[in-house]
Amino acid sequence: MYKERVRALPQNGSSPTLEEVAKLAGVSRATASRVFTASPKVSPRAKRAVERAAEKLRYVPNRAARTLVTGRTDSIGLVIPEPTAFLFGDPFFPRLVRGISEVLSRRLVQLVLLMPQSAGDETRLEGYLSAGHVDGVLMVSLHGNDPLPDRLHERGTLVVLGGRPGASSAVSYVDVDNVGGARSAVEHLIAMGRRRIATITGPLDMGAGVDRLQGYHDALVKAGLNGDASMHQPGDFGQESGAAAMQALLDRHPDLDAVFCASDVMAAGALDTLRRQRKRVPQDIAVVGFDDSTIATSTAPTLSSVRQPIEEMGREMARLLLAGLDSGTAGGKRVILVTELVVRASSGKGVRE
Amino acid sequence: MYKERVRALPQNGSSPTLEEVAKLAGVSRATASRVFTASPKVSPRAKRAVERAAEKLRYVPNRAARTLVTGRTDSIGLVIPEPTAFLFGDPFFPRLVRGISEVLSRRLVQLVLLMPQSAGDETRLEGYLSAGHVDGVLMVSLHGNDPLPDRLHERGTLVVLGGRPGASSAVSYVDVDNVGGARSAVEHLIAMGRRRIATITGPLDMGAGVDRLQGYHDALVKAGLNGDASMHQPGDFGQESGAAAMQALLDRHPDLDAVFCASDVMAAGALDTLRRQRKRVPQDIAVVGFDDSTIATSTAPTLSSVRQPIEEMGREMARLLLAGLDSGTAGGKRVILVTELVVRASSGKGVRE
DNA sequence: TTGAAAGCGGTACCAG
DNA sequence: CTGGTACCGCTTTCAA
Repeated sequence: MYKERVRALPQNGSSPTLEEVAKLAGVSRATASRVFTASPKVSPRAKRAVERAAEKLRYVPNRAARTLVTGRTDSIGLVIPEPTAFLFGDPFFPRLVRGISEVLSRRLVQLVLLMPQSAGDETRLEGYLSAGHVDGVLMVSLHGNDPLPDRLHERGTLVVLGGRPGASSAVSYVDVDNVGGARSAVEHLIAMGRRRIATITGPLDMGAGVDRLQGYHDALVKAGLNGDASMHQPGDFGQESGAAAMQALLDRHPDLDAVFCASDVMAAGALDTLRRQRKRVPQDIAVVGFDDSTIATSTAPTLSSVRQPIEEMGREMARLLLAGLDSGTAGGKRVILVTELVVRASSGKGVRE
Repeated sequence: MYKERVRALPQNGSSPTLEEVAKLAGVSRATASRVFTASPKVSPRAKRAVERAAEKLRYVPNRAARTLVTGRTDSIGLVIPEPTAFLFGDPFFPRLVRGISEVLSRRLVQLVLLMPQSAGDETRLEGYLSAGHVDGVLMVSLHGNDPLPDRLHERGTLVVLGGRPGASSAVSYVDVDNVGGARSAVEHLIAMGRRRIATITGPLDMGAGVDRLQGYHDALVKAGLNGDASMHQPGDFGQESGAAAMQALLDRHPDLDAVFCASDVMAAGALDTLRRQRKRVPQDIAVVGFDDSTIATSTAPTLSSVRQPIEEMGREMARLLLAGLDSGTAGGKRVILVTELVVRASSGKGVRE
């Protein structure tokens, strides 16, 4: 840590305190405080005096002191435990952040993004979060059974997850209907006459990965089609993993006529592989993605995809957290948002063979 | 803000205090405190007792209280005032964050990312930062003469910038040699026999944008070539802006034989346009980018580019900030990192015409 | 409407 | 090595 004994934040002669503002304004500290907490009972005269004094001194209330007594920080943390290269590459996150920001900005709550990059980081982060640095925590992109949300919850920190947690958990979450979305995608492929349908799944240590596979499977079973394990190939939601998975599937099943990808980015990777293999899309193989992200309209051919309301997910997460903060209730709420299939060229009625 | 009077962070019966830990351990609060501040003078026996009690109570020191007295938060903020879609799309940021994280992790300092999305956000952020929520601030992607860094600096907050500030400023910064990098790129094009060399600049309200244009210009002047304003077209570092700028340049100068782009992503956009226009690269037009980001090796043809040490920039920013914190000195330091031209196919010795 | 004063939960100085 | 204690800066009763 920094050198010991560096008392006072400002490097120069410490920042002004409420006491000093009060003195300059000729009122008591209590009255001055009331001005900054927007308390109703202050005379206009006193109010003006305090405001003038504060401006003159460039006074900013010390958050630590305020937090110590109110128990609030007016900021909330968004935790995304992904490597930076992933975090910044995936079109999912900016949309989520936008939704969250919208809601928080209105409430004047500061959003801080936290990106643990290692187990050590995550341990330290747990301390940071449970020590009262933030009023609540939003968390997305959970892998496996990351214990962090439950541990924070037990400690009394309010947590809202984006995406269902792996195991049963008392933590609130917002999710999209991944099973239903995947099912509708595959039902669409079946309706288009496809019969040998493979899937490139997301990471199977994530709810979204498992659930989309489940939806795929449900649709096949309902139609009496084969969807055994050789028809699944996991990816990590990234483009390269999609390309590799497509290749693996083709190696095992050269006669595939459709593939459902658990993300648009992976679908784009799959299209790359198909192009290299001289497979026509959709004539030879139909492709459907998931996310309906911007990339879906810039691929060739354009990509059919399951639209999920990511901004709304962010908004709902923020709302849930704020509501919890307001009411002082702990959690256990869950919200599931609907998805919608958007059909484009990649699954179109192509001439078969 | 949240409902009034919601004292105590944990929704349940408030978290344990140092006092309670001390009592359970049978020592004084002072001794218990010494255990957590790693003070040398504690008997092993007392230490053990305190640790046991803390574990039993799941004690976590209250940061607000600690900050109030030490004046430190052990966290630093990284401010990136860009729209989320940009922030998460540009390959520059993950590399920067990785560099910063590396250094901070070792020091057990928490990095928090702050992304003001509007003028209102930025105002609130200024309050957040100057109220002592963080020990120092890193800031990149400054546009125009954003007053935030200087205002924070004046208030006594330690600030380190990535990229030189627009106007003269007392704030410390780390930058790469943008002028030199751009110059070497254009000198390379000249050496390859190109004579009608245009440039797609970055935003001209940013140091990197201005400096790379300067370097381009320097090289042309030195070679006695024309680089008037009709040969410049500004972009925003994004791919689409690169494509549009390329088109604009071709409209004005159909006989261009080279273009220097202030970012690889814009260069990729330019390549798209050139492909559509049936221009061969590098035979008809040579292209050089800037960043040497991952995209440079995945374009067709692969992209010559100016490599800048982004991770190192992040590391250096973090080091500068920590050094300032340690020494209690304010700033005024500047570090310039070297760049290096990487030649690939897009500027290769193509047959001309 | 205002002021005095009691903490909030720690840290660190000073005696012992 | 340990305990007592004076703050850190602010919010919020309680009385006036």
